[in-house]
Amino acid sequence: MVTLAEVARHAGVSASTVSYVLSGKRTISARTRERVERSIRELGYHPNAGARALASSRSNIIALMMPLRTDMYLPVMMEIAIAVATTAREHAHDVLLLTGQEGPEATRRVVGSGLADAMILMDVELEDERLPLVRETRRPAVLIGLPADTGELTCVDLDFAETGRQCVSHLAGLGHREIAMVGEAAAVYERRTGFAERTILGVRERAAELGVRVLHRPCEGSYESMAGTLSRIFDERPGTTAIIVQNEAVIGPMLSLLRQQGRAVPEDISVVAVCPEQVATQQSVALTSVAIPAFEMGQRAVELVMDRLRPDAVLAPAGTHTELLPPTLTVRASTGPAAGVPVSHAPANGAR
Amino acid sequence: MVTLAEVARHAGVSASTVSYVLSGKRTISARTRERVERSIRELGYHPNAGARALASSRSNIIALMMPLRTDMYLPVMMEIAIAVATTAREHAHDVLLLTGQEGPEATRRVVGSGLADAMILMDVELEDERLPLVRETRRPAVLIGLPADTGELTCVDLDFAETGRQCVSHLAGLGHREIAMVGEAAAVYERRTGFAERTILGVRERAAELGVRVLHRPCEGSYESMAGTLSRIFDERPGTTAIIVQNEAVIGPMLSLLRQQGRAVPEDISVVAVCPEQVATQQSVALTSVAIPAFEMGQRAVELVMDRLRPDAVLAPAGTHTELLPPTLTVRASTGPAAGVPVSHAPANGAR
DNA sequence: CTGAAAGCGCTAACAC
DNA sequence: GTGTTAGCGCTTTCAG
Repeated sequence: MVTLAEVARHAGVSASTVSYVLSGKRTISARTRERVERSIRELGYHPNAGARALASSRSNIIALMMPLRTDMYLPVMMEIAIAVATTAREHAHDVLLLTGQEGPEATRRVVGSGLADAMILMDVELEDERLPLVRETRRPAVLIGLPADTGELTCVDLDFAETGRQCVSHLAGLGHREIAMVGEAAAVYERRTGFAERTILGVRERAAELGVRVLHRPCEGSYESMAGTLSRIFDERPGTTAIIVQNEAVIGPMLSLLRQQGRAVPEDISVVAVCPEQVATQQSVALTSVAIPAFEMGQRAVELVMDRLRPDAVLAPAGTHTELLPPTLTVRASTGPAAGVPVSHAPANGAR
Repeated sequence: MVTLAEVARHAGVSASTVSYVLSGKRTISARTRERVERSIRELGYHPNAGARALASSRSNIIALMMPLRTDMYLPVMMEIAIAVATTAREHAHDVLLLTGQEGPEATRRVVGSGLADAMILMDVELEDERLPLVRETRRPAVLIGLPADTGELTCVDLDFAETGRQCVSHLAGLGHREIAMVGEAAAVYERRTGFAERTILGVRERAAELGVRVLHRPCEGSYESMAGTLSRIFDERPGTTAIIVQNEAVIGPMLSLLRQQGRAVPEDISVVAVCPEQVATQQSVALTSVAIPAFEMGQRAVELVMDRLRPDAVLAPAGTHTELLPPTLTVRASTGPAAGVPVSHAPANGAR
């Protein structure tokens, strides 16, 4: 194994010079720098990570903790993980992947051992058991998702309340007055993973403002439960002309079922989805949707972490910082004027 | 930060004793051990990862490299990653997540710096550019997937050829004589990611043996392309009575389209899928399928790595070792006797 | 069964 | 602009 000392000897300089060439923390003459860089290349030198971590007390690793709740939509998790790893590398850091099975103590182990300089927590619950440990850590930490109490925490998430509002506004603008919302599995609400609740709150708020009726029904991930949910919706509210769906697993089944029932999208029923772009565009009808900006979420989380990791960063407790990414509703082929409402002159009040 | 020296002082023993209590590499009297363990607990001691790595030249980290080709099915990747992380922790190791963007050099960086003790490579192509580096490394490495030349490599994968054979055997046993195979996107075949080719080879082999005709068509991930593929299949081979599908993204659309066309599953057309269990069971018709054992693949990969990481392991080059997991075909509701074949007395050999 | 002490390879003062 | 050197915290001989 090639060491820094060997490089130094080969280049005819001292160890510290090699170190400084590597870190750029002091000015080096062009001549020396070149000699050193040449030696590094010729010898195939790679700085030893352990030694570096020990001497600098920085591992250049950030931990990404993702519990594996079975009802989470994996592709989104995956995309966030990829974004985190990619962005971290741009900042010369690596990513350590922690799963939930160790429990909250993984936090302590990884940070306590200096294995990671900071951490990013995914799939945060409203009352997350990891939060006490995060609050007492002096290491930078960023949550992806919003807990009930964000005090003293740094959080990144999509603005789901605004997402809900935009969905309703869009539909109301098309004349819809009776809307159903197909939500995540009941377990997601019970666990109180904030995002699902925040969406429905936003939906209800805007609906109240615009005089729209809303029926909210959670739905499991299977074809059958979608069938059941759908028939209950039309039983209870035969006048339903639009559906907002926030549950990736059942989007395909829903469209398939609507077609079977002879309900045309968007002529008879409009559909707005809250889901990744890819899911929205790959259906039989391209869906009007609000995208889940998974990549941006992971990216921002890393950037926030890196800010607090800068050498000159304040060491004070982080303070409270919440960053809600603005949702964007993209109109595609699945939404249109409410049945019975003339295409033009669609009255905004829809009153009869 | 609490150090081993502080623990030693607190417990009234020497540093080496504390170290040995931790590692169990020498026998310690019960009394001393307890005192040390107590001190560790009271002081909240966590061994410093960097120091440990430096002194022992073992980081206890294994790198997991997953290129992010856009056409891969993310949930399977994710499940493998989770399996790797989980299994690694059971062996007191952590997992470093590497994405493809750095190119093959990431291998060199991570292993050369001693950041990782070993690596697991996912999504291996037939002529993978990472292989030369893997072969020259002295660190243990395991591939998930099979390259064209497995010489001197350790590989784990599902036995896709046998998977293909089992699908055909099952259908032939039900009397089907005209089978279509809907495969992955053309790009997957062009990249020559072995698994897709191996499946169709197995399909063709068994089909030849049993006198079954096979039509193979790749298919992109969208609803439209599935529609196109399906109509081409029935145009070219109107007598098709069964479909094997190996493309998670279009399974839902396929079932939906068949229903629209008035083809009942399994009465008019039988469907066998190669996909994760969850996908097979959540469709409108529970699918007869061969599961992708993602978790097992990740798990075996870690175990193989750990074998070669044992202190007493031979340091010789690994040699060639390929482990193909046996496929299991589970019969569900989507396959039945070929149309025109009597339900009972369906001859197992299918001969007429 | 336990201690003492020599590094592991690098960083970052401190000198000049 | 460069060199010298004292650790960083742990593992592991070597002694007893």
